Amino acid sequence: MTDHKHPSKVENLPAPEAGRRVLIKGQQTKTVIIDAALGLASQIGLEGLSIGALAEVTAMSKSGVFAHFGSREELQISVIREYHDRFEAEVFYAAMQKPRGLPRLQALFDNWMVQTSAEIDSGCIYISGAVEFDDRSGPVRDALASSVSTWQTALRRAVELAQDEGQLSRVSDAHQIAFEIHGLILALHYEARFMRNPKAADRARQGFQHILTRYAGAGTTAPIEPVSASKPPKLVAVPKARRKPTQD
Amino acid sequence: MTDHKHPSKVENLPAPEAGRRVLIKGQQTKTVIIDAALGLASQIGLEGLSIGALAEVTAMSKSGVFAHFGSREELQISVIREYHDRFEAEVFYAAMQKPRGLPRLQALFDNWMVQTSAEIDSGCIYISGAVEFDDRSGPVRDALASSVSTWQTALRRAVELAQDEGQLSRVSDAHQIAFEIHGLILALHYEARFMRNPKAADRARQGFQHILTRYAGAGTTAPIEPVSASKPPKLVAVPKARRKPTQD
DNA sequence: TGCAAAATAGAACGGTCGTTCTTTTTTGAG
DNA sequence: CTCAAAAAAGAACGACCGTTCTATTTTGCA
Repeated sequence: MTDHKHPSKVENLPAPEAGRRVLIKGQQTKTVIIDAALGLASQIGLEGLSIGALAEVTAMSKSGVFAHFGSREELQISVIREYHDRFEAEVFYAAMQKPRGLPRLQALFDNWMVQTSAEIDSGCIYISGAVEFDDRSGPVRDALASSVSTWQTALRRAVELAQDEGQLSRVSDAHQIAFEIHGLILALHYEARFMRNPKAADRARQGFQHILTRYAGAGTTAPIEPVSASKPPKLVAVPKARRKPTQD
Repeated sequence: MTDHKHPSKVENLPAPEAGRRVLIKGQQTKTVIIDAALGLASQIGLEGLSIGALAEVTAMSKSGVFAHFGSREELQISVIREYHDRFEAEVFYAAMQKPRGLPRLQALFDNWMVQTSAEIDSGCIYISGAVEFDDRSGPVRDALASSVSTWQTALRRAVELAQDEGQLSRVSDAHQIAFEIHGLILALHYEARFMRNPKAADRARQGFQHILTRYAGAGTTAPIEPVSASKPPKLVAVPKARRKPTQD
């Protein structure tokens, strides 16, 4: 997780020479605006997000809001970055404390469900955004696809770790398993939000259990496997290492 | 399938007394407009559909287009109805000639894949529309939800028939199985259209086979039958019959 | 407190939107 | 061909959009 380098978007802060103009007022306001924008975008989508509506919600002038971003696209990208950070914290990092393998994968799925649609309103902009930008191009689509790709890689990695532990078989590769899990989340979002089916969450959970059952241990070797030492480090890679821990 | 009665929308035609003003010019034009509108909406969504753009595509004036519908909402609903009819013909009816049970279910899935995203552009408005209208209300959302609900019922019925035949077990109810199948289609749409993953179709097909395998005949009879995978769908002529058969 | 820089407000722009109203063109049965 | 009805065009509306430009206010170090 945690790809795509956004330097906190504090554009060229005037060098940390002592405390000169640190934490300026504008940054706080910008945070407030982005918060409100994310709330709006979660309901009506990134495309439905308008500067006028945002100004009204934050009790500011249109130009006052606008000045913080310079363009609508930059505003949308800021929202995507904010969502990325929250998703990372609440879905990914929150699950990292579970032991690798099935417990962690289960935690990822549970957190994902909550983040995506289990809550009353506010959908997932990884889902709504995909529909809105699927035949467009440009920086907004790129930012969105990049965040989604990062998350998918993290999910797939969690599946691979479960395979390494012998808790998931290798009859299907991790890509395939992640694809099927993703489908459950999408169906949950569809059924819960659009069809207003109150049983959607249960169906998704049950579907996840079915996947675990089908791919249960019977992988390549014995389902048990001495978990102790061994286990090659796998190609975790990403020496990118901008602080932030990689998944094992 | 084939719920929601739309009386062909030939509003109160002046009674079939002899041939008086039959098949008026306006109806042909309206058909052309709806065709173009469906094409547009498949790319940019029902909400992105604008009368101005539609007028340009059809080489008409805005007011000329508008007059056929009376409101943008009515235009959107007309598009949904048209999509419903095509979906019914190309996905549902086309699969009805297969014998009930797994062959028919497989045909439904194959046709669904094609209709939904296997083609180059043009996504599925049952998917994009769900995202666009999931927290709205009104006649457009209702029309969309009604069509989707009709299709989901048909799909579930096909699953039940396969259970009746003993080709699918009853360890899960048909709702659950249909939910998981729906997830595969949604993941296909997401991966193929947004992530531009060329392997998406294969992943969806494989996921479907996994579902069939997991629920294989354990219910009542033998789990035989290898089930041919991924045949190009047949696109049969489809008797547009005004009489609409129910699924067996 | 002074004062430049930063932050915000205000007004206006060109553009597109859905819709209404009026006028012109086209249709098609008599 | 006639002529009323149907269909289509044209122009204009108010509203909202993103954006630009110019004031005005607020901030925060000296």
